[in-house]
Amino acid sequence: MQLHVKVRATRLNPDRLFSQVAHRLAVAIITGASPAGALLPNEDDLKGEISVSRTAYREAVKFLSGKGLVEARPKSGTRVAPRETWNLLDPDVLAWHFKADPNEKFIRDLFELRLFVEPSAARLAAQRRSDADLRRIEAAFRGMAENPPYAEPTVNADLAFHEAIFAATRNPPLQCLAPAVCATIQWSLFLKAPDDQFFFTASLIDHERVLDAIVQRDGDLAAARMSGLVIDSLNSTLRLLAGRAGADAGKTA
Amino acid sequence: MQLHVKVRATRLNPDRLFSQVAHRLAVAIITGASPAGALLPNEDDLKGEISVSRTAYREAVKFLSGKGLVEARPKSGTRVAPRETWNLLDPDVLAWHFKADPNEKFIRDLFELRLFVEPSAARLAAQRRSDADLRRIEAAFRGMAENPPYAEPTVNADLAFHEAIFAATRNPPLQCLAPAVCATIQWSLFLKAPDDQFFFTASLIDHERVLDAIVQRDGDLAAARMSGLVIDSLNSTLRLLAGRAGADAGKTA
DNA sequence: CCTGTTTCTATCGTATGACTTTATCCGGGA
DNA sequence: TCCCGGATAAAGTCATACGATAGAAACAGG
Repeated sequence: MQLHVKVRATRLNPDRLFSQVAHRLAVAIITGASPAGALLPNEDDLKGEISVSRTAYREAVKFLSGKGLVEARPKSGTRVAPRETWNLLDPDVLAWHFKADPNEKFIRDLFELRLFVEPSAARLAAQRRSDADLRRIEAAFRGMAENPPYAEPTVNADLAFHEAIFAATRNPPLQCLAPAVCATIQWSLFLKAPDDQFFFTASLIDHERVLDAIVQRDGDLAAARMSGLVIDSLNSTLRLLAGRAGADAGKTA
Repeated sequence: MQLHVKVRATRLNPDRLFSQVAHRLAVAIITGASPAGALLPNEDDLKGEISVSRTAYREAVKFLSGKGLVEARPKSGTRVAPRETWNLLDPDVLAWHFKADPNEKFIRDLFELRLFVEPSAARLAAQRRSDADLRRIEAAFRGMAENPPYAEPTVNADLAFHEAIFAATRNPPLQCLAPAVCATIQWSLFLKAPDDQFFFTASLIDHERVLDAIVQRDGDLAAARMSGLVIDSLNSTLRLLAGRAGADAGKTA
């Protein structure tokens, strides 16, 4: 599952050394390879484990501690923080989750969040959108419709569609949820990609209906249609997850 | 406005040097003293500006870059990132905002977010709560009822009430919004503190009604009542903000 | 034998200086 | 005008040293 989630994680140059270290540690933490409370490699030992200087290692730890993944205390060492303190909505943390092949529960939880947030966002977007906002949303929709299903430009257009709606809400804190939503969408599209056009055309219609409501500035309608969109997406995703689980079980049996 | 928001910002030892530096930089960024695109002091010059070693300074910058506040690039320098990339829902970023006396728009946006999220959270809590969850929520409510209005234990109990509801949803990503909600509440309570008991008793009744719905496991009722609670809280907060703005205008005039 | 205190030590925190890498700027040449 | 390449400035990385602190172990007293 080496999906490269490109959803605007920190534009942190990925070939920086400390960045790679942070990534390695983060994935180990999130997969559970380093369970909560586990000590990270001692700052001095790491010559053997990963050959990197203390400086780079410490900066990686600082980066992760800002996201609540680790806690460093003098003498007792740097430990993996309990999951409750992780900032699961942080774009990087989310990206690492998807890199680690998230379980079904996590996907369901994220869709649940989408279901709470996106309809409301669509309502606000319908009420508050400027003409420029609308153009952006329409352009994204065209990008979805005019490109081959599940191709990269199509996926990007889908993400842009949802992000543009968040942008139109004019509510910056709310907009901070866009990365979480987009990561969820990207993951579900990745699952659906191998499939036929069935899901795609259904989804396209859902999107068009939302767009239409926003054009009309009808907030309630936009919210209702966005609910439908999210629910449809969740259902098809769950169906695929179930199929995959069955296939995996069959493989291992 | 030196409100000390204690809502579980990172348990980062506040007397660590790099932590102080991060704090100073963050507040300067969030207040707008360092506008987007502004260069942070050069890593070599800072001997003069703040007397701190490059190491500590760099770790502070890494910490902030993880929250999207700054972007560092070789040659061009470390710059304040545009606001769209800030992780406004990060507990630390939120705490810094409140330290910098947030404007009314920001408060409204946060309440809007509460209004989208908390009723849904209350619905889930009513449906999924364990007995332990319920005990926790009830204990928090008692803490609100049995302590003097706007005293510290009362405020903490209020925060605990809302946090316990999020915990009962069993949805970790959703729970990540709890700090944002709590910070908002804390700020609004801080505003109300000087006032009489009027708001407090009204709020207490709102909370009791929510609790009652959760006891009954009635999701729709819990959601509706939580909506009422948030709206009441928003209205009283806005009234106080308006009053304060008027008072300020009067002072400066 | 248990408990409280002291000392010891491992580990993080901070400082410093040197060197490397990278991106921008600028000037020369096609 | 455009492209290329070197100069350059800033961040990135490394090695080393020392300070501070919280556990652990040793020790003293009951």
